[in-house]
Amino acid sequence: MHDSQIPSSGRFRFVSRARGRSMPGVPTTRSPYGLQIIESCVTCPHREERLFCNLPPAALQRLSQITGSATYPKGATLFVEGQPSRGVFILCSGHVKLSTSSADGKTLILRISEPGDLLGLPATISGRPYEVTADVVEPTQANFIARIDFLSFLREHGDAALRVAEELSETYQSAFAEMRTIGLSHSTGEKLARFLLDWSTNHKTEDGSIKFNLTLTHEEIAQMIGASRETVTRLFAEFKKKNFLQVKGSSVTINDRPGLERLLENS
Amino acid sequence: MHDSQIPSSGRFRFVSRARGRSMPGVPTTRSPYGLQIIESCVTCPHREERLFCNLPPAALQRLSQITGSATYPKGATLFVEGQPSRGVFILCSGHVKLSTSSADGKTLILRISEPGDLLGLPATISGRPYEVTADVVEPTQANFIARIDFLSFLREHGDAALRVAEELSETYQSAFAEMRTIGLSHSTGEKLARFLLDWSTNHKTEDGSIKFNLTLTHEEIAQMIGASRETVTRLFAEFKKKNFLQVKGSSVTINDRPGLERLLENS
DNA sequence: CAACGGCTGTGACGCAGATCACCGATATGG
DNA sequence: CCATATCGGTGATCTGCGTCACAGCCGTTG
Repeated sequence: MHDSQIPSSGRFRFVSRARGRSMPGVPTTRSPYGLQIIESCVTCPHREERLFCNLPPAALQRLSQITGSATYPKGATLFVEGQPSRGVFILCSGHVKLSTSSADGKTLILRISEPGDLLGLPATISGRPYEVTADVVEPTQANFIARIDFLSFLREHGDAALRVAEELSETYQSAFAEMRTIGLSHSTGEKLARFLLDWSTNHKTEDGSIKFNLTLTHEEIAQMIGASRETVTRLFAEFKKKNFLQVKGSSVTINDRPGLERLLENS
Repeated sequence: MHDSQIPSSGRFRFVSRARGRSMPGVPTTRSPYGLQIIESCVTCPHREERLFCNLPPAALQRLSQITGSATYPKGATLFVEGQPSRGVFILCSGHVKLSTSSADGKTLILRISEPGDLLGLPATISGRPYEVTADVVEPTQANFIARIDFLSFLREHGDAALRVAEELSETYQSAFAEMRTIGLSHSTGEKLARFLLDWSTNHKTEDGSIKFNLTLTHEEIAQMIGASRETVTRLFAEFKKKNFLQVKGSSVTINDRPGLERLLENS
């Protein structure tokens, strides 16, 4: 199991970095691993908006000098738990699964990263190995900044360092939230309810009705809440029977949010 | 339960801040709550060493201007989960228990903080409420920096911001480690073994033999690994019977480390 | 000293949920 | 279009451990 983790250390090495100079004729090339190396992530709306907004132009230019960009196919691995940290990835599009697993193959999923997230930040800052494995679950475009470059950039630009600290705080707090649902729940039903409620608030839809896409398999949900695949299936059946929710394909509609919330309170 | 959490928001407010001026005749005063306000934490070896070493003198002076110091008796509460973040505490001496608990009173202990640790850092940086409750478990001396002061200090001194980012990374990784032991273990025995092994490496003793102090009650250990008090008691009995370890008062000696490690590997 | 409260130690019980085993439904692709 | 893989769904079984209940053991306090 977990053959997908095999791609180790240097597999997705960046062949070229955008060093400021543009290569207009060659927007993308394809690596032997089906990995696209593209020149720059100019269309990515997240880098400036979320992470390093309001930086002086000189800083932004320096940032673009040290930033590489690439696209990854579904199933690719950005980095593996335990591997020395090479640098940070900034998600531009797509989704990436962050997980950790024990010697015997049991897996715990921490988070499904979304565009705008920084991956591998704690490891890059502290210099310790990556603490999670980052698997691409749908075609993804991401920027990469090597550790040395990133650290020297932060040393030069203190305001960016503060932004990084904020980002780390949020990473911590989101991990902490998952820890709470896993550690403080009495029953697995409670954990699933917590998971669904969290997920629904993070992924609001347009019209206010609580309906969202859940592109995770039951197995993956189980790995997020620390349960077995079968009980997740059974609990979904139970929740449907109690009219807490409806499922159509990957779309989940919550009919009775108070009902789910009641599962958290009592007992 | 948890009456000790009652001291809310302003209870341990700092009456006076060390504003640079020294008050030689009045080293300590006593607040109505049995809380000692002392002039400065000059004897604290941790602030400069661990956190803000190598800062320029101007920065250090500014830091001492915004830093207040106080001692807390056993049972005091530095801050409570959910309360708006007022600032960070820097532990100088003593131990502080960081915990979170659910509506029905179940408690999960995240960490026993040690001298040198920063408490409330993620909340202070991100501006969200404290995510844990900090209870003093033995008489403690701590510095305090109010949120506004701390943030403006970090904005002025980028190198300090980077140090804060490193600190946050380690906080994250230590929380992550606990999450792994709770989430990836098959049995409670495995969790306790993991806990003891972690604890023993973090609290090495002088002579290399694996012997350390464990000033936690069985109940607290249970709350650290997500188990019930009784099973912790039973597991300790089992471990003693199998000669994995010895217990004398609060001192634990591990005789058979490989034996404990074997509990992690198989199944 | 007696009385009390917090901690450890143990027996008995029951059940939530992990595990195993299997089956149908739905994609994927050669 | 059939082969194969992945996913969802369900029953039967069995056990780890949470829960309850109670009993000795301190250290503290009046």
